[in-house]
Amino acid sequence: MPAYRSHTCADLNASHVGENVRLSGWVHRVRDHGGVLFIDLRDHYGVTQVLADPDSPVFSALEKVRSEWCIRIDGDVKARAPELVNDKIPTGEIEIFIRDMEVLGAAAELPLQVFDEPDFPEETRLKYRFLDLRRETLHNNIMLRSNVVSSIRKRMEGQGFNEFQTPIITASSPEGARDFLVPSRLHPGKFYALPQAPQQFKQMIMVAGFDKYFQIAPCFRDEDPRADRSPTDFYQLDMEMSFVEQQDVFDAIEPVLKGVFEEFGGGRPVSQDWPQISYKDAALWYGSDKPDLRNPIKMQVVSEHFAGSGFKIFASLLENEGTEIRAIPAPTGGSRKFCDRMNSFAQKEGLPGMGYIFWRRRENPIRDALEKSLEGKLGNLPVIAVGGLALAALAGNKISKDVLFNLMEEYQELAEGPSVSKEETADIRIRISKHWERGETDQAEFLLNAYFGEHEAAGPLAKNIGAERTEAIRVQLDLGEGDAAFFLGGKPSAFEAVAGRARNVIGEELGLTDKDKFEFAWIVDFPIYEKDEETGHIDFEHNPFSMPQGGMDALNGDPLDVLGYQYDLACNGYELVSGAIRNHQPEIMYKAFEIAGYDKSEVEARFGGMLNAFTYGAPPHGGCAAGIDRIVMLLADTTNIREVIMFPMNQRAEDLLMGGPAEPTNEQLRELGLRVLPPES
RNA sequence: GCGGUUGUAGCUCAGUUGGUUAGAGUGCCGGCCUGUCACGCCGGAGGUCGCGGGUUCGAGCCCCGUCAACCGCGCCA
Repeated sequence: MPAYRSHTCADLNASHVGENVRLSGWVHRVRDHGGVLFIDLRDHYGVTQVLADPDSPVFSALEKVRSEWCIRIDGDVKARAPELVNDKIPTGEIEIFIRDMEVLGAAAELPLQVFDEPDFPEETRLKYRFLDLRRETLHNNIMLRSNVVSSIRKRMEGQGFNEFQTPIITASSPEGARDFLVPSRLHPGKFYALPQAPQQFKQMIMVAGFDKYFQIAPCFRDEDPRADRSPTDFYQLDMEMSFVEQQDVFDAIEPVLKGVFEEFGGGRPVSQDWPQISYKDAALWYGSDKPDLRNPIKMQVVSEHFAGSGFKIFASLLENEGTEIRAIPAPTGGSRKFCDRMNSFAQKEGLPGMGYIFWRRRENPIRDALEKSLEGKLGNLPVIAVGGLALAALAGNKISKDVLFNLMEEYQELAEGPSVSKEETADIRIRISKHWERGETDQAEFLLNAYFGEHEAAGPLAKNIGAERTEAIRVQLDLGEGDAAFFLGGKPSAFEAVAGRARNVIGEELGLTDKDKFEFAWIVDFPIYEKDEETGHIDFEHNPFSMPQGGMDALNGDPLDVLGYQYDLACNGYELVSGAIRNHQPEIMYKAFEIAGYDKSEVEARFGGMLNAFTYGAPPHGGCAAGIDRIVMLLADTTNIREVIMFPMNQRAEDLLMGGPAEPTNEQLRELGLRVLPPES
């Protein structure tokens, strides 16, 4: 008999009945009935019910056993009577009658309950991570992660990629984030840095002719955390290929990710055609460069409907250069309560507010009158809106124009709280009549719909801009009764991000976002440069390694117009992949840096190693990096990255388990030639 | 650095308009129980209501400050 176990806690079934077995594991749950005592014994593989009664020599010892003790038991496999079979667990057909027991590790009173996984504060969970990891959900998440990484490796290798390790202790590679610095003992006053990504190494691997590289690579960035962003360190599937264009990189990584999401996504559908959306369009349509395409809402420019309108805030906004009014359509959002809630959301996000219009059914006696007078005479004509109905009636000579206009007038008197005066109504009738006589049926129908149609626009904004503008907006946004639209104005850069977040909240709250699927999209054509609004300084928007579209020629024009062969992959609102075709030509690089205000010597100091490599026959190359943690997070259906990291930091980048960061000893500081300044007060 | 939310028993939470001794479930400890699998029943221990100050005859509740956690903004190609 082996020292600890002959089987795992998932192995045994009816075929083992009568065998003498040895199991080791943790006490998941004790049910002590006095005369008979049950223990659910758990290990990595599963749970087996073991039991004893006073006939067992170790019965009294077993009565002292508590949850999460680690024990070894010997016993006989017994079949359960049919009515006692537990079909919730694979070993439910059998149980073990305990003959011997050894306590391998007793447990103190638990700060964190394993059984049934009640909620615990994250601080407790991180401090007792080893207990948290015993719990089924987290244990499964970590196994999922292991399996995902293994699958990625197989898929990459299957495509002819080779995994190479790159240094962890290296030189600072200023790519945007703050570096973690490591003081050098051998070179006092000098520092290594932890890589923010293996970026320059992988590019030099390409120069070295290895052609297809990948690595499950740790990356280190000293930035503030988020729910979906681990502080300090995280893992990427880093890959790079030589002699490729952008589409070749997509073609290489798409099947890997598709395969992984299909393999581990629990049957949730994975979108098969990944659209390529320009950065510009993504910003306009979704207010984000990592849009959640499960959300059907697509924003639109509606400036023309507000220019010169009675809504003075927007009308005067539009007189300034570079301003726009954009609409967020919100199907089914047509209630004042919802609209007001979204408005206050925008205010919380730092905007003055968000105008809205919602559409309700117009209390519209003309419709009833028409329907009555045309009863049985319309035949198969499609009846959509009152305007359409009226026109259909006119076209079919079912009623005369005069009858229709009389009805319209009558409607105006009957309608409660008319939005237009009697004089205006008369005016509108004349306009409709003229359009009609000129054969401009579209315009006639539009006016009929705007003033007499079944959709009535409501909300403060609607009153200000009038029925024709609101109807034009409704038609453009393809909205109807019970729907709403929100409006944001100004310079897009000032409100785009909030609009994107509003889009998320609207999709979420209205139940428009289908949570049970994965929607991917490539975001392409990122601008190389951005302008700091305050200083006017031009800097790299993304990273400085991308090849500008149009090469050197493009860099001689307006920098803000230069797009890069640079791309992200968005999935369900997360940035999953980021990459580029690299700039492998030193002279273009110097020029690119010059535009951002870096002179040649500075570029050489910072990127000298890689630039030097580029002067010795650099192949065109490109690649990308996919966030492992985020991929697993999506697959595990959680929004917290710490749920898929074995030993994560807390939100202040502290390791509660190991007690990091910690003060160094004086000896360590002396050896490194460092002195710690007192904190500024 | 800034904002939001939260903070009551080991844990999850309730606590009315400011009013007697702050409760429940769960966990823990003790007792009973031979078929449970969320076992059941009885009993017990366990509280600086995050901390400090203020208002009040009286504060878990109101006010000010502060700390912590989480979420977000900035930041993160």
